[in-house]
Amino acid sequence: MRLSFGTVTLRERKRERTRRAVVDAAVELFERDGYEQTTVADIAAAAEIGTRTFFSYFPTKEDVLFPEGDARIAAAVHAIATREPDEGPADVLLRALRIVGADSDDLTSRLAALRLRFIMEVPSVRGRALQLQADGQLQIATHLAAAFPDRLDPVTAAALTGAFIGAVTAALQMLVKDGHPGDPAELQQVVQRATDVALAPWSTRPRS
Amino acid sequence: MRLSFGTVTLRERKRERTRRAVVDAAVELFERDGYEQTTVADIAAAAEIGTRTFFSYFPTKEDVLFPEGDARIAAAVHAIATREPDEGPADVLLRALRIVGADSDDLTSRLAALRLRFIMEVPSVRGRALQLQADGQLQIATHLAAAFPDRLDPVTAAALTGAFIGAVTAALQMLVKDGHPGDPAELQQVVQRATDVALAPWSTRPRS
DNA sequence: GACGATAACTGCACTGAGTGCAGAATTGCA
DNA sequence: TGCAATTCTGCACTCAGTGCAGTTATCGTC
Repeated sequence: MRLSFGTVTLRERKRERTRRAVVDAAVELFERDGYEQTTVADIAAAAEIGTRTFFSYFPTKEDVLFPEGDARIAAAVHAIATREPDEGPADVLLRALRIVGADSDDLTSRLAALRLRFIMEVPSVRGRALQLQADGQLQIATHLAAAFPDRLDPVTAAALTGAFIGAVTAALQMLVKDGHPGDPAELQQVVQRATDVALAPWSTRPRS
Repeated sequence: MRLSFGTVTLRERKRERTRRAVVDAAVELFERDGYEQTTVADIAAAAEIGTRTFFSYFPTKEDVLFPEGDARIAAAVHAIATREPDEGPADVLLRALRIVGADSDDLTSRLAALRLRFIMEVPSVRGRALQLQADGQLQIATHLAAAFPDRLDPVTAAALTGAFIGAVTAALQMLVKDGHPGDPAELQQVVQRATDVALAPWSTRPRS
């Protein structure tokens, strides 16, 4: 058992490399042919692995679009863990949102764009995304309740987290539904409005 | 084109009867063998229709568990439409929740119990449920914005609706996750707490 | 009550996702 | 170098879902 952080053994490095190759191949094919038209066999062939092997890297075809797993959730949990003494639950959630919104989509932007597109277009992808979101919410709520044991029981923490994420998600959903492309400025403003709606009674610090 | 409300022609009545038979057969088999172990062919056979015909009644296997379609959403939309002059957006949402929570699960309780169970156990069912919820949210938000044109733009309405439904959903999810059966009293209390969290700054009437 | 039009039902053949298994290949470690 | 553990892969299989074409049942009309 290794303690160090990075992948070390040859096996693990090779596996990680292959995993990336699978994602890259999938992105390429999805962009070219679309989600439904691309079969798992196509992706496997492009990544030079057997079709059967694909399923040892990703449990389903949809999961190729979410290769980071719960990285965003981990970031949010970290934001909760490293809270300042004067931060309330709402402040922590806002900071977590800012962190998560900032980092995740730079190098990965092709994947992110594809993901957003298929979340809107393909039911099974949409379903998977919502499922991951719901699971993440619950995890965040659990950690939030643990971080504020005197102020939040688990159910209230879940309600707060659900209100927060639900507001942001629904606002963005409404925005893109009305044929809106990704205008960063307005996007920021919409998120601001949504968090205001959800967290107004909880904020203990001046709005940034 | 008929104007009357009920199903009239022989064709339509027969189709509705068969549809019910499919749902009943599915409930029976799902209860006995579980979701995954029951195939669409099994359900079709039990309902005495061809396997192919099943898919002319329900687009997917999961949809048998949601045969009412958007009845709950329609009820919520109706609650919005019939609002009192002194009701604000939050009051309307609360009333809609009360109506929706009250009516839907009486005769259908076997189906409802099965649905809840599979939403927790079966990923594809969970995904479908979340998808239907998200779509419903958006519809409710749209109607809410239309009902309060001077107070709510569509995006803010979506944020409000998302916060409200997100809070309730997440709170209930947390509750059932901790091995909680359906205790009506505590359930009511949890919903109360969740709505308080989400709607506190919006309520224009005293809490009931 | 018969008749053409229309809608529904059904079997057949097919695609594609996902699984279980068993053998081959590769890597870790002594 | 050699043995153990892991990974890769093909094969055969199940099941959801689709397209098509032929049959059957219902509708509205005369």
